[in-house]
Amino acid sequence: MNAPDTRTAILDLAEELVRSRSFNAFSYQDLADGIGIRKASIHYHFQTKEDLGVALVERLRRQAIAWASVLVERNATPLEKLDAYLDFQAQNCSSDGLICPQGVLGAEYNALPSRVQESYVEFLEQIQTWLASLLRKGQEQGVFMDDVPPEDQAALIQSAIQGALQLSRASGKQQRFEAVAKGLRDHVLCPVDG
Amino acid sequence: MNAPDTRTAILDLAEELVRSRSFNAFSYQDLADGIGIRKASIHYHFQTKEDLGVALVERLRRQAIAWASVLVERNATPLEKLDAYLDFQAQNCSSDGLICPQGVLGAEYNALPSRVQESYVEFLEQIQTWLASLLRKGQEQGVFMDDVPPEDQAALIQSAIQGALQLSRASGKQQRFEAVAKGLRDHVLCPVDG
DNA sequence: GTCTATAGCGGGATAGAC
DNA sequence: GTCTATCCCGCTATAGAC
Repeated sequence: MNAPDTRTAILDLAEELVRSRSFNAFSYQDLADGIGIRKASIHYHFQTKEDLGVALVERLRRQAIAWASVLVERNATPLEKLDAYLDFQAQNCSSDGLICPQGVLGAEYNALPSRVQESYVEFLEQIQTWLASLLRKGQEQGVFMDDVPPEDQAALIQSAIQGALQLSRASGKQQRFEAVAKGLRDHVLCPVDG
Repeated sequence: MNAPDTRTAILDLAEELVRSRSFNAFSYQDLADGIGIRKASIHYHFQTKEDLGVALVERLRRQAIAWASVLVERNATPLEKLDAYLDFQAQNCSSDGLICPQGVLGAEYNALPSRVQESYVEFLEQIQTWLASLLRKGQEQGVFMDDVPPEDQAALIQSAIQGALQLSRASGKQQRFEAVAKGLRDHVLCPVDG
């Protein structure tokens, strides 16, 4: 949408198609039709589909880092960071039928080109590390429950969010996502106040 | 394997391929090669791939009902049922690279044939209903936390389990699944004993 | 119920003109 | 950087012999 250049337009549409249908269920023809150019022109920017997949996941990683750095500049608290994360994922859950790319790629992991697999695993670890880090800080500050290691809390949150997006989309009940997000938040919060 | 008839052998292998690669990333040729017959013979049993997908999901639904009825015959308590469910999903998390079919089909939902989508949604609702029912009973018996509606607990458990399988497989860290399963169990259990 | 053979299409990818 | 044209392959699906 209104991308500054063709390469960006391709990545934008590819991301949308991954989140809608999965990596293996869209084609260069779909990209060409959506952008209004020919298949061969897509190959000029991304010689193979594996190249496109790697570029897509690497862009997701950079975007995630940029997104997180905004929170740092705002001196966001651990709870504010967690809420920002939950809100961000909730936006996926509107009516557009898109879910988070992590979940899609994880589900078809064995069918991904090998270099896409590698980028994807690093992306997952980046999210896991970021979540565990903010959860640890929240535990130290006494606002999060510390009966469980922050790494385990992070794994639960990451898993539940991506699973909930999948369930909500298919069932058509987005309140199911909201219930999960609220449950996760209450689960880590110390039971002093809301 | 060692299926009694060809039709069952096809369904068994199709299920394995879905759980490994996704529905859209395996072909009739894969089935034919794995079973040792020709593509055209697969079409004799399942005229279209959509038919195969529907038969597969419907079989999953029947198997789930049969599995649950065994627990009823054993007079299993709500906690025993929950543990059986977590154990069953944990078996997926061994080293064979397979995850639960619910998660795979949910991730590629928009790319599924329409009748497969319909069967899949009913499968999801069946699991959700079963989980919510056992959680409600556990709440009534005072063994599960009742600060949250059982439907919301069920959505959290179902989401987290299928997300955790996806994360664990890709990251190669199956302890991440175990941490999630343990976290879910502790989350619903009343904090009296383990 | 399984086979051979083939139709018909769409996939990823490349060559070369503009 | 985008185009036309094309290659080759694998896919789903069907026809008809055995």
